[in-house]
Amino acid sequence: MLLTGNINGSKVSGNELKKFLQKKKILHLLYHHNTLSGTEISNKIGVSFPTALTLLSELSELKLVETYGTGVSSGGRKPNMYRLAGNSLFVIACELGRYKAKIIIYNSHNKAVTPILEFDTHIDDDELSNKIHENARKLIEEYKVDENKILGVGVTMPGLIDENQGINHTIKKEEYRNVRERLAEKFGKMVYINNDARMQAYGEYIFGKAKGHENAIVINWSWGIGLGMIINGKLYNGSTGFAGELSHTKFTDEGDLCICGKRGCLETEASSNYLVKNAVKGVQECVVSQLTVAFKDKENQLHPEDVIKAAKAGDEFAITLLNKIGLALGKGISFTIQLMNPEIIVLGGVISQANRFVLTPIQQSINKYCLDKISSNVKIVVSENWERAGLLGISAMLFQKLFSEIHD
Amino acid sequence: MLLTGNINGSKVSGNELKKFLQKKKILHLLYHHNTLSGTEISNKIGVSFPTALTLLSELSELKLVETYGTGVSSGGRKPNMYRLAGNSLFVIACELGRYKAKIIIYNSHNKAVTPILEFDTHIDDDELSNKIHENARKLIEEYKVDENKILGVGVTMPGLIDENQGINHTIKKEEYRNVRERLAEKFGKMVYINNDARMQAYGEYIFGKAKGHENAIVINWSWGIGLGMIINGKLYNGSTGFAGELSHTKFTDEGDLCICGKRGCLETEASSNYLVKNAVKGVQECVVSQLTVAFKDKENQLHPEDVIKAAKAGDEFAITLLNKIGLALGKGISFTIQLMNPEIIVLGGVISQANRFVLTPIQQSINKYCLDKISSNVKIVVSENWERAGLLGISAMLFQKLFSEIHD
DNA sequence: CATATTTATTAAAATTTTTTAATAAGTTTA
DNA sequence: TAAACTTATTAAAAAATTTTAATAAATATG
Repeated sequence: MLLTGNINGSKVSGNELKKFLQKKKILHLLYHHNTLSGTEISNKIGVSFPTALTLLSELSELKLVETYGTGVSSGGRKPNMYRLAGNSLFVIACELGRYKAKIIIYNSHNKAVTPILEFDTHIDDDELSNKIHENARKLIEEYKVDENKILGVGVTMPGLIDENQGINHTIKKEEYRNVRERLAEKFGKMVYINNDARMQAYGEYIFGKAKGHENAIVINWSWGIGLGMIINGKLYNGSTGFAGELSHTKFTDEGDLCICGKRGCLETEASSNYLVKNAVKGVQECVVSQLTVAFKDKENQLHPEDVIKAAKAGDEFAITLLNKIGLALGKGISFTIQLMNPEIIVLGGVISQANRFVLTPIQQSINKYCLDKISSNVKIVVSENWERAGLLGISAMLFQKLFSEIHD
Repeated sequence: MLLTGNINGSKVSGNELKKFLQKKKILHLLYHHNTLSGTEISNKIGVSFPTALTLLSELSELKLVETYGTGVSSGGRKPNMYRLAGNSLFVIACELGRYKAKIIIYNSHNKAVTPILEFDTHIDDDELSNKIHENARKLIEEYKVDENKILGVGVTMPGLIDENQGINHTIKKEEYRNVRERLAEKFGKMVYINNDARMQAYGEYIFGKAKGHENAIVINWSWGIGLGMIINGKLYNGSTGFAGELSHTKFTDEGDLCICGKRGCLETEASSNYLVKNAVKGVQECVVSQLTVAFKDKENQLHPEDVIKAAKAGDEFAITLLNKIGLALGKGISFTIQLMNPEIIVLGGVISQANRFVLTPIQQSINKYCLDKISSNVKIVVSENWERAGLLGISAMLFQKLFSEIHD
């Protein structure tokens, strides 16, 4: 029975455990390296070549690993290359937004085997687990995914989340907070949940702009300001899963009232909420702007993207608004740089698409608030695939977790 | 030749390397657990009991490990316990302050085998490496430490330090920045340098109040505000070794001029410098206070400890001053909590001795600036051994590093 | 283009490790 | 206090891994 069962449940003897751990390592390696030769694997896991080959052939029998052509050689016989079998393992990845959710199925090569399916829900939806399960079933049936080969379900969502306990502390009804339990019941599979910004950070680290940077910070700049950290090459969750709360940090004593109850949180002066609010205000006051022309008397249709579009078309009012939130976020980023000394900061989310209209003010704030020696090496870049980063991130995390629980 | 040489220098075959790594693991384990039984070791390093015993007997022959009595049993034969040999390995630990340095020698049980020797120097001292070497020699000779058994030298100092390269970027003359190289030349031994606050953090994590807390923050509250972080159970240095710069972070747009060139750094409103400056100002203005009585016309003799003493004796002026810097540091701590979600914050340094006179205002600031859910689980405690934490920390770090380079 | 060189793979021998069984040395309980 | 039960250690047998040698397959070179 493919990979199921529990190695901790049944007692395993020393050597069996050893081989189990070695195989786990191989799967892990192949997941991250696409293809590897027998020699490379033997070196990386610290066993001799013949032993590595034995392990690989056992994994091949389980249909988890397959050979894939030959590699390059610099003067000698070409090595056989091994990779994870493409369509023998799948995961379901789901990303919950404020009002909508996306769901998709990936294989172990991180290729989507279904398109993204969207549906309406939110974290306080009593029907949350039902809806996720229903829509997953739709995908499974429509695209004929072998259910036995689906190894787990990953869900990202906003809120203060403890990934170890599988609890979202932000959910209002206490009895509904244990999302992992609710979903595990429905699916009968391993379930992993974590904060959306953190999984986006992980996605950028494994596949995106933060790849190869052991100390990276990823910011999801949209309705709030989500922040995820990669520290020493690992995703950092914080001691109770609340790390990265920049959004509700006060950088001014005064300021607008925030949904959290405090005044002057960064969210009230650097989020897309604030951007739209001020754009609408300007339109209502009939400032000279393309936005006024386009949205007068239909202000509720004005979205962050419209402000960015206007700015790119040279609209001064829009540029000023973006500049303002750029300076504000820049202050928050500065503090983060001083404390964390990251290699790179990746900006994702709607506002990141404003590119130089926000990057310049951010850099300006950094110059003002950071010591030059610390900030001068930090790269600040815009994500290329932020709309998929969260889904890819939680998929990668699931495979990682699964490869730690596999057994013969 | 005891532990010297280099395993990377000479080619080692597969099995030799394997055994080398296993032995390294054993030394590592014994360093952190004091004593362990053969069974415990075999489980922890993932080999069978007979193999563990073989490795242990080989380490015993090298005089690195010794048996040490028997352990407890809950219904069976008592196991033989193993520990690191006490006086077969030593390290030299040195802590550089602003004007003075301390130096000491520890054995592998973290026991001091000499008292602390103090001498005058500073990071920009051209004679720095000479002075450290000279004073180390004094200790070695006076306390008859076998020089061949000294495995390395660790030095903590203020500044922006890249531990990997062994460079202190804060040193003025560029040709003197590579402190590790300068010292390695003198000593002919492995040298490790790192920032003082970070090594203090590590000391608190291995031996002090942060022990057992995988995500901890340690603050060295004295002339500046040093900050060290333990993240996922590892010391975090930052990508270029500059992590933890809270001291020169601006939390107000206005403010006093700081030595770094900016205005309003936390250092200008929360350090002992600021405390003394304001105390002196008060004395000169003849405020009603025990400090005025004691230090009028000899204000240059007023130290932070005097303000703390006065506060403990009920002096209102002193209490107000401490309250003020407590609120200011509390603001900095709040941001750190929001971002890092630590389990515990340990306060060390002179000012930490003011205890409740600073803990209360710090908590007040936290209540104001943090989300309750994040801050409510954080413990804020005062270090018990902060004057030794840095020395113990770098000693522990050295042993850790050394156990990674040992060979047969 | 054949030969030398490099690298990978396979097979057999040597070594190491694990497993199993037997013995030793304790603790708990009747 | 002796018998039953646990746990540790030792020793021998069994299994697994590494090493070595031989072979295969490619590249580089004269």
